[in-house]
Amino acid sequence: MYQSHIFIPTRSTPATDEPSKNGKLLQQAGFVDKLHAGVYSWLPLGLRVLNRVSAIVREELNQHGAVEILMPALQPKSLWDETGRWEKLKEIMYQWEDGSRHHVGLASTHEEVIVDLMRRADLTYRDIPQSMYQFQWKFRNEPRAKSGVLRGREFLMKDQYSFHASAEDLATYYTGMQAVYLNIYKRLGLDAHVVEASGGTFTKRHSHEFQVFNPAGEDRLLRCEKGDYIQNTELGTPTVCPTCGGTMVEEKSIEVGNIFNFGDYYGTTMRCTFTDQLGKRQPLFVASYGIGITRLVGTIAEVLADEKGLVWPSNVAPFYGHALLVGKVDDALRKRAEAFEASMPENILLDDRDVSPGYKLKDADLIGIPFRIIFSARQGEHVEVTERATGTTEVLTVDQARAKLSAL
RNA sequence: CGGGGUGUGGCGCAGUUGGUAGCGCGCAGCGUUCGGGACGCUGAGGCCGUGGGUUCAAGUCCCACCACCCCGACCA
Repeated sequence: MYQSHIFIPTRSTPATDEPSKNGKLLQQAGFVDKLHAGVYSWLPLGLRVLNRVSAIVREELNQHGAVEILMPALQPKSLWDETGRWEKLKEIMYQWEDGSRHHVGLASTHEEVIVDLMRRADLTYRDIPQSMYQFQWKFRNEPRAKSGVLRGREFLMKDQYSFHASAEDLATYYTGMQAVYLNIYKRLGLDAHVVEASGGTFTKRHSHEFQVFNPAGEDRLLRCEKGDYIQNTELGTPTVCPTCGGTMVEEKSIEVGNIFNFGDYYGTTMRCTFTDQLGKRQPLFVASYGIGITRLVGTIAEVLADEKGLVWPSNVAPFYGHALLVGKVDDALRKRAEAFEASMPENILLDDRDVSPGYKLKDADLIGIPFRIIFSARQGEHVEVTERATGTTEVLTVDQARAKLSAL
């Protein structure tokens, strides 16, 4: 990809009204554009990252037997009335009456829709368990959107719902999902911890959050100084670790996932049942699993960025290599750089713009592609390859540089 | 939703007792330059957030509204 052909509106200075690191850098580097509070356009680079994060999540879920679907964001009031959530969520749910006098809302979550779907499927014990997920834009009228893309009013979420014949079967799958989630975070370069949490409106104690310690977070966790014990402050504030007696310290963290075990709540409340081996109707056991994809991108930006700009791990980076034509460029040099780009056009961004070297170098730092490859008269037939994260530089042949990127 | 702050070219900002709307960056053209956001010359670009009011005269004073930001509350 040629940089002159892709829309990357970088700025020399960050927005002054954006205090969060992720929001500041994602905007300054041209990954996102803020339209209004908590609502962003995802520009070419940002969308690439978003898609790569989604791909990793998708891959992990598919391996755990989940299947992708897509449900509507626009939903009727009647469904939500069954659980009383239309009223309960009216503060944060966008709700209105349309031109035909129908009451509709934009979904912030999809339990009601999928439970309705499953109950109308007339399931038998042979049909379950089932686990389905979607990637979808959620809407929440946050009273105060903040922290860049970490808390938006419109955000991309992977939400997933599993249906089981028994509490035991659900528990097994639910536990498995915890491992899947931890694996996802690991692949994204994030050090996440499972924490027991209050379940919000519907479940008490049957919810787990996945937390990444970071000063930009809005949650506060208590962490044992000595061991791994972590507890959410929502559940009270012990000063001593219950497992080892060590001192508990409060730290901020970002919630990067939340899973809920609803037991038979939906099965009974919405009469979502299946027929068992004896021909009897039994309530289904339901759990849901959420990961905010846009929040994940923000978290990665927040955690890994340095004072020069963004730093992307190679498995979510928008490109593997950022090739820069630097200095006085003659035809032969340009041809070499273009051939390099042509060999891996999807993974190499070639800065072919007619701007000064310093301008290109600053932009490259800001954008944070894992490897920077400089084509310059100074290196002759060779290229200078610098790793963004470490600053480590080596002079390689073009073939060696290509091999390095191919290995990512 | 309470408290506080800010709205002026694309971005960042200045604008004094009310009296012709400015600066830096960026942008366009030409030339020079070419390894850490280069330089010169020329040039384009502004319902001063919106609506009312006071005044001979409003970016400036008054009222209302809107938007954005911060603190708090809230947070399937």
